[in-house]
Amino acid sequence: MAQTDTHPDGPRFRGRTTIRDIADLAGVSIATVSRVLNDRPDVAPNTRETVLQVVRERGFNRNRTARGLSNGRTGFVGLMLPLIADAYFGPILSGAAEALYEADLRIVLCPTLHEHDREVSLLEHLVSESTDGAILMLPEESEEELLALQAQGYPFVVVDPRERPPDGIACVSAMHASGAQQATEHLLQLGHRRIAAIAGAEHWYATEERLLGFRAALAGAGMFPDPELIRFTDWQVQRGVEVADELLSLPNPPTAIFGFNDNVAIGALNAARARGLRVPEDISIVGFDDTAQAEIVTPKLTTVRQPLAELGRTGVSLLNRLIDGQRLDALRMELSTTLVVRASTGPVPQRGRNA
Amino acid sequence: MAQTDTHPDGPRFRGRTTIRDIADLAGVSIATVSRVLNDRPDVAPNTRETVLQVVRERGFNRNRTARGLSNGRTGFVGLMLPLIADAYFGPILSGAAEALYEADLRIVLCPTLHEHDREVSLLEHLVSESTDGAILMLPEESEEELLALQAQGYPFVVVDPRERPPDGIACVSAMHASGAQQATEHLLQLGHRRIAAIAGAEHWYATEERLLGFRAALAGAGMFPDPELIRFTDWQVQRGVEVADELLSLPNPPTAIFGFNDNVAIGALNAARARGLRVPEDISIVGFDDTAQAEIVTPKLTTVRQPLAELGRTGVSLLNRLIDGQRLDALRMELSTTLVVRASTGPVPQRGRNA
DNA sequence: AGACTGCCTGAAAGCGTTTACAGTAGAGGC
DNA sequence: GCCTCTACTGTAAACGCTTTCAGGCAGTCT
Repeated sequence: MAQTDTHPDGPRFRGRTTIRDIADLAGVSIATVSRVLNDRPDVAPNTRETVLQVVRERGFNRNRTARGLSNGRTGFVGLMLPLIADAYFGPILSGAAEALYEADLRIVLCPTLHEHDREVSLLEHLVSESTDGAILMLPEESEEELLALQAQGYPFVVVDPRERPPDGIACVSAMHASGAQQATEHLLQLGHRRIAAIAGAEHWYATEERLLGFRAALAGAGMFPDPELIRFTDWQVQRGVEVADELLSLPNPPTAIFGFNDNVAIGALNAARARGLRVPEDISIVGFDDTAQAEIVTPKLTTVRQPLAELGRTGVSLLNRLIDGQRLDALRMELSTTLVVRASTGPVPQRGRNA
Repeated sequence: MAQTDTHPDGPRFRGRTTIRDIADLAGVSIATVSRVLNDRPDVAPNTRETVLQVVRERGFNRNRTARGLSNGRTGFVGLMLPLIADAYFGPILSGAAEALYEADLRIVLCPTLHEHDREVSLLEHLVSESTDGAILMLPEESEEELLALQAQGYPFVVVDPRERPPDGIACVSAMHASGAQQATEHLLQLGHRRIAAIAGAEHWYATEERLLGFRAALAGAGMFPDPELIRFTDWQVQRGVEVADELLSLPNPPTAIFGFNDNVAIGALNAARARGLRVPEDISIVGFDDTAQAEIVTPKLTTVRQPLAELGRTGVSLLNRLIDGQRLDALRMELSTTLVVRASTGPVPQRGRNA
């Protein structure tokens, strides 16, 4: 009816309802409909109501693509991460995805498989293609590359930086040092004095910070760490097993091991078990991250909880602000970590353990 | 130079390079540039080369959004799944994401958190908003809802259907029955005769099919399953523990347990250990799925491997064909499963186990 | 009464592509 | 030398929305 009236070319059935159809039905111009839809203040209440009425009736939804073309924003955000199916990155991704969905942004998912080249090319894609910005998780990019990217004016946020993050780049991480300190103090309180650290990869930000916290806790108890008891790894279970094995073979082995992530802690668990040691009776083990695996292994792992999903969400909220052109005051955010005590830690064994 | 020549309004610095800039630089019309970019045959070789030259020089990339507006396709595909950070869905998502990236499609990630309402509303969003199609993993949707969606002409593929998939709907799953049969035969070969099944949720497609395979294997050995030894669960670890505990408390307990996913198998592992039973010496346990957890628990879990990533990839390739308007011959695809023997299964204990 | 002010509204110009259609130039046929 | 045909190229109209700009119309102030 109104349709054919206003459109001499007959009823318009060319695909989906458009803003023009709504305008016709409501007897206003498309500009007005657009204004209503964008919650602009300069529309008469009556008009607004009429338009909304029609919109509801027809179940109208604006075309995202057209919107994007018109207002310059694409509504898409790149999400670069090493792996999707991963106990550590999964929850971060999940948090980010949720927040992006709420912010009405869509995702361009880019798994890099830890390959620097692939990451660089993906990143170029993201920039040159139409994304409004990106979240980079544990990026391989060097400080220079990141700064160069920023110089281009492309908005991005680093979540869980690999290296100590350069000034001026928006960055979200967990309180590594504080978490490590809590974990270590927990062991100290249980009476442990010979505490080993199975650290992550050398020079990584997370490794260095956690080491800092580890040392701080020891210092607080008036102790210096035995260099022999600190070992670096690639964060993987296998290396955890190997390194733990070395540690337990020492003439004066540790009574507790602090793994800098759950992987290596689980490795240590396995190594201890392989030697017939009981956990936590003979040796205590702490992890870091609190991934789903910590709950699955036996005994359940005492570990430092990183708010992984929250890291993702926070990253998104920073990115949103960057995209909106707000210059941020706090470019660096650190989320708190908490110790989760489970079953892999206990009082130091009285004496005469059989190494 | 060429820029200011052709544009009296001064050098154009309004954002990114457009097809028009390329046209000016190459001294042709935008239509020609578009033709070159789309590999249309009706362009003179010289012209084509000139344009490509300029495109390369400027590192030009067409604006996706504008393209979408113009040609009707959005280049976006919905990915609906219960959970992102999950040992089971993670790998499927990962495979799908990879395939989508290769097909130059972008993702709209929709975690439903297993909530039917949320799923319905997300799905409406996907359809009414601009996605070209969707992959639905383990959808909550009923058969009717799915058929209705299809009747709307919206292209979608179901990956890992919850219920027996209706005819006419594109659908990818694993060979549940065959996998279950292999697992059961493995136990039979080890001499087990009292084999319990900790099944998944009743009426689920996966549960029914696996049950089929389980029974088939027993039948092959001339046995009927003892109904007492088949229990349904919600697929979660906790229920696995409880149910396994019940089974192990029976007057005549099983010597082997087949968990219909890794979760319940791990639950059984824990339940057995809690009773002081050794795995696999006192009792054998098999899982299903081969998630990352199967490698982490002690002992490592013998389990049926589902090609999870491949499920995702296959789903995408089906969807691509649907979007291209090809009517598919094989709407239903089943990917093969294989038994992975690890350390949680062994020969049946000789006699006189202490239940 | 006339000028002004604010509030609403509509027309129209983009946004960057694709593509239908129209046009041109050169080649070949007569 | 003219016509037709082919091969290529350009013009311009979408695609569906946002937003600027220019009114129109009441009401207000002098």
